[in-house]
Amino acid sequence: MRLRFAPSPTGALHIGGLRTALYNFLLAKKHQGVFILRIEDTDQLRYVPGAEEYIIESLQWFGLAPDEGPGFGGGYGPYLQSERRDIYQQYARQLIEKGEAYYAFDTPEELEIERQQNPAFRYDASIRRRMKNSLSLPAAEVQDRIASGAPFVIRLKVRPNEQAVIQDLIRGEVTFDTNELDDKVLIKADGLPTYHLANIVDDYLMEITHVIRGEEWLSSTAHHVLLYRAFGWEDRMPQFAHLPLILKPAPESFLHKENTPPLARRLAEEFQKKHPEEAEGYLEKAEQFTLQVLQDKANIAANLKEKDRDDRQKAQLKAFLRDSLFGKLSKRDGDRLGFPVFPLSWQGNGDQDSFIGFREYGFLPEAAINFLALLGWSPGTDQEIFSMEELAQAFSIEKIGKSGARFDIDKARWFNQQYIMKADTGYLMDRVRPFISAHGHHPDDAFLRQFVELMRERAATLAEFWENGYYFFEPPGTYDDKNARKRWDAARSGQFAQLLQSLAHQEDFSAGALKALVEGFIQDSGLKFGDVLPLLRIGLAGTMQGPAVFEMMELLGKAETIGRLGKAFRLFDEWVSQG
RNA sequence: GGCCCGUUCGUCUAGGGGUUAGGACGCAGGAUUUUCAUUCCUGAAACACGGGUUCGAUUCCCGUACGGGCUGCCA
Repeated sequence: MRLRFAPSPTGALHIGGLRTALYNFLLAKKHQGVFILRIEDTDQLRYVPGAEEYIIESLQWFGLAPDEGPGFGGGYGPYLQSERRDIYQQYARQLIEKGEAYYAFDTPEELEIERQQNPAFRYDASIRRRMKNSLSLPAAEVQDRIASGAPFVIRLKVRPNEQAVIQDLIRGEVTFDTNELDDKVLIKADGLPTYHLANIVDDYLMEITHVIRGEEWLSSTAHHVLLYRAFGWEDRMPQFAHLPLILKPAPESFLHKENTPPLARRLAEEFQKKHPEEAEGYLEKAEQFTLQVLQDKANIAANLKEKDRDDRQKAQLKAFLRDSLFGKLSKRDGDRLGFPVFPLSWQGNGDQDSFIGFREYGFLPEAAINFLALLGWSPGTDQEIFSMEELAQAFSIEKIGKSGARFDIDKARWFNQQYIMKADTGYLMDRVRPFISAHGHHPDDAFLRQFVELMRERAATLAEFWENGYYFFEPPGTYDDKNARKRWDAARSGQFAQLLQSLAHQEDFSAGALKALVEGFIQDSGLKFGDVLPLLRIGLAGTMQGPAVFEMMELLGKAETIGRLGKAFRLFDEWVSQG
């Protein structure tokens, strides 16, 4: 069994692509097969430097290292399509000789005009005789054109009145009528192949047995079947499995009172950027309308649907909003909604093309994999937590769902929290450390270990170790003054000064000893636990939330504890005296 | 517009001709906890609609609606 993941290096690999890679990987592992990475870089215009490295780094971070691929060895290379140019040329000529393909000289401009005149324009058997190609032109002219170096493409000659049948492992039998299919370009004017040719030739040459890819390929699979037929390779055709797409989250799931206005603003700005001519001086109105639509959560789709014949701007805006709010998950979504849709952060040209990744957001790779695996696939049991090995064991194509799955960041965070709670402490320390050092703190192992133990049940992401526990490294920046004021007065001030005294005399600063000490204080002073602990907590951490107070004191140490409490009590005194 | 695919709680899903339609996230309530979190318990919450087929349909078939994909010398 040989499976491949074949991304094209046109930018950061997004989470849908990563899931495709995962499913290919899992099936390969389950059957002791081979997982291949092939880079489909046949579009020179869309090629993005660094994207290939990004893809490889992403796969490695997630533990999906290929068995064969660029830089990974393998006997079926090269694995970069740009280095296989001559191979595709050779196979394209073979098709021409067999009468299954032909040269075409129509320029992109000419085709554009055709499409404008007739939106349903299709380069197929019914019209190819009136176009400029080796089927319609005299042989001598065709020779001349090619000899003179005139640009040309090679097109597949699709025969009318046939059927292209796909036996899809997920969708069952899907049939296409060749009368609906156009004569796809196989070789572009620049001499490089299109996806369709390169894909078929490579899958054949690399002896791929199963093609697991996104549903966006289902339609073109008809052409791929035709290509296998044209080459006479039908018996070697791989099995296809077309995955449902990952969709944007449901709007009502991420729309809250606080984030709706900024989102409306953002969308309006994006609209303006995208349609400068339409949106000229329209920003305010666009924002207003967008906000209005977003606030009526239940009817967003309906409100965007009505047609506005006489209001062109509004119609455009609606179309834009529809695209932005529904459909498949896209690059921009992460930015708009504040969660990652890429494995790793990506630095493109400027903010517009830079995105935060799962890794930098603070996900553990195992958690992200687990989440992704279950987005569109189900083991058929109630088990939710799976190691990679368990996934490979349990995985099967039959259990992949048929409908698109919406991305759910809350569920992803829950998985991450589960993994953080059960992770090996040393492993977790290594993963947390960068998130602490990013803020200029470099704790020793003993300190970090205790910190991680105290915070691991209180952090859903690695970043939250810092966000929710920064006060272990530096004094609190703000204090929950509302709660402090409620519990502080002149009498309390005196009592706590005494407590500070005994703390200063305390030798043993372990949590247990501190607990005993404070309990003694509570007894002597006649106060209750609830009168004392919250104040200590706020004094130490600034907030009412966090690990047990005595554990906190132990980790902070005597000097820091006393220093912070002294400072906080003076602050409380000020507040109370000011009223 | 044309072609293709899909539709079970808000979300991810299990199930499948006769079930109290199961689980998970999230949400609400409760217990434990000095707080928060964890853990545990409880609750609200779904078979898109209309026709068939059938003794019986959420499950099979057909339509409609809705959603999605494709419709490039992009992948």
